[in-house]
Amino acid sequence: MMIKNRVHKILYFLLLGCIGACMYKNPKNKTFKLATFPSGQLIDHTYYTLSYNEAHEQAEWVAYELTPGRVYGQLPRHNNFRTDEAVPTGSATPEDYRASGYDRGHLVPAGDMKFDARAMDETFFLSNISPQKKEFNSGIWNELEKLVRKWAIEYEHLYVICGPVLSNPLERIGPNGVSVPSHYYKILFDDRAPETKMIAFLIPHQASDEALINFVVPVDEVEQLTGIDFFPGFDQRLTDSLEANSRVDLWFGRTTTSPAPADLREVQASEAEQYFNQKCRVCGRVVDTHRNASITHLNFEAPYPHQPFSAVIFHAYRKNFDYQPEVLLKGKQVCVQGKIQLHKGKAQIVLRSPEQILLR
DNA sequence: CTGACGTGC
DNA sequence: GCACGTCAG
Repeated sequence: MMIKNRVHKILYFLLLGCIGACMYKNPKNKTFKLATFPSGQLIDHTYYTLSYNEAHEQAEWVAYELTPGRVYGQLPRHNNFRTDEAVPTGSATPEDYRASGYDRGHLVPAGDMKFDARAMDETFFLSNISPQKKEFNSGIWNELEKLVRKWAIEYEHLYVICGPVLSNPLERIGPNGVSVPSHYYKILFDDRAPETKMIAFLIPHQASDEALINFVVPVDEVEQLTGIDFFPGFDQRLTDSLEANSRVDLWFGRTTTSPAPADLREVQASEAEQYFNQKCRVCGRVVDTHRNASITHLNFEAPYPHQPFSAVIFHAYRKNFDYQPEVLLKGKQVCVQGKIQLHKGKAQIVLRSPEQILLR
């Protein structure tokens, strides 16, 4: 009896394994099973795949591929929002969103599917929709979608996964009780040479004027938050490493992390403003430092708000520093190098790497 | 780009 | 009820 049970178990796991493998390589339509679906139903549309969470009446993730050819599509948008009949338990309905005060926000953006009428059409299934505040949807979420399209062109191919963070209790809308998420995440995976890379964004469901780079988090953090394992079908040694830390420099540009040329112009902090938009080495004394969850400030020569120059480190780059700059550099004569920007009328340089800092 | 909403068939 | 034009973030 014991042995028979064990054989059954083995057969069961073999069967599961086969299902997983077959799903991953569907000969007719490529299936984007790019994540596990802990509490969801896997729904495979032609141009994207989603995992539907019935308890929250929306997808917990959607996944698709983006390429330059797709981004350059020009088909017009038709707002044919409708229920998704492919969801066995029934998707959200138009009534759920009517007069709710929330946008019917896309997870797979309509703007990513302008290359094909059917692809565009599929994004208007309400299984691909989540209640979003207007300021969020047309604001920072829209900015992120535009950045993803730009990167798809720049890097030629991306896997895109995005979804809501669904944790009880949440506000609910409509007869079916569609949950209003607290956050949204988006994960990008470029698995092609020369630079295999991954990045994740986690953004609170609210208006924000902050730069997108401030919302970069390790993919692991999104996995812990959602209980979803992303990219289970890929080489685990590779994805485990990429998920542990987001190599922000590979996505946002690494020009400032390369060694500075020897002939770099050196200027004093008090006169940095005059060299706006130029790549310089700025030297002076760090007299005032501040750190909060999203940014580290190193103020030169005078405390905020009277500093003539600041060096700033965004949260996403903090992991590049294996020491605490706001502690170690306070009171020290320091040079920082990079492109001088103006922020609220003050000169600043954004630090992304310790190599930009020299102690004097 | 992201949407809601009114009008006309 | 869907297609389309208008308006707003």
